[in-house]
Amino acid sequence: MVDQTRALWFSGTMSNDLDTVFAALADPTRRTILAMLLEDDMAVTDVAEPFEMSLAAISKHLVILTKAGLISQEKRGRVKWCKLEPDALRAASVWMQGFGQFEPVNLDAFERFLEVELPTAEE
Amino acid sequence: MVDQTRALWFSGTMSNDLDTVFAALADPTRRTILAMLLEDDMAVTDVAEPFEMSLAAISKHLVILTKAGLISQEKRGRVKWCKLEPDALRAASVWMQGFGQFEPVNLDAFERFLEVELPTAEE
DNA sequence: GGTTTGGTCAACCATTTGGTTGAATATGCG
DNA sequence: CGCATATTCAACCAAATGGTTGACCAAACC
Repeated sequence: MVDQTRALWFSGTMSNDLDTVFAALADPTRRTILAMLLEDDMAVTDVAEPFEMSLAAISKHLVILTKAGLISQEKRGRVKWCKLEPDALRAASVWMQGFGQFEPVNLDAFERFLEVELPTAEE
Repeated sequence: MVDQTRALWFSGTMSNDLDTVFAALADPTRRTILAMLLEDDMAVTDVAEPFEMSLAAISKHLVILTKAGLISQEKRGRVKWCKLEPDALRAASVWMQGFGQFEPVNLDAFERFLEVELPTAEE
């Protein structure tokens, strides 16, 4: 008999967070937003600009990202700034690492990889 | 102005895979199943046993996990065996690592990632 | 004060998701 | 053969998701 208790605990404990984090990450628009915020904090309007959908739609996406803890929003004046909160990915990352022996990745190489491959991605 | 091109490329390229993988991981039942398979391969019926839902429901979950590449299913006789495929987590894991400088650096994992060349949707 | 700008809210809509049940299809067993 | 076992299929359902539009509110500008 397999030790399912451990398995169930494993997936059960941090379920709430993982649900919302993974669900947030499952949408390409939201992943793109996160990637944009990697560069710098942005106002909601500026986040919305490159997308071909309404501001309201983006606003909803930002709510979802906020609830998942993946970004934070701070209102200064009438503009609301969005800031990446990469720590929110940690639990999910750890959970995933439980499955593979693939260790963390070389960030510098990854950056270089992005720079090099970039130009082909024009649309 | 921020270099959004790169950000958009970043989130755009492996979108198809990441969509299905993250969506698959967003459900606690499916995460539990993956954790169970960490222990050993299992028949569909045995996977379903600890859950309080129909076999058909579990069968659907297994289809979703299979389409995400997170498990494989092989039919031997009349029983279909489910096997964890942790490699499918790699792209998602790498994507996430792009955000947090969580951990020290390991070049090997990244090299392997590059060599694998992302699956070109077999359908 | 009146008008633009930044952003959300509310109502609505189509599609997807996660579940059910009952019938159907294999495969194995005596 | 006839029956039990393993699994999927099909139809259905409720709820969640991702988008729209138009009204709304708050801050900034002249």
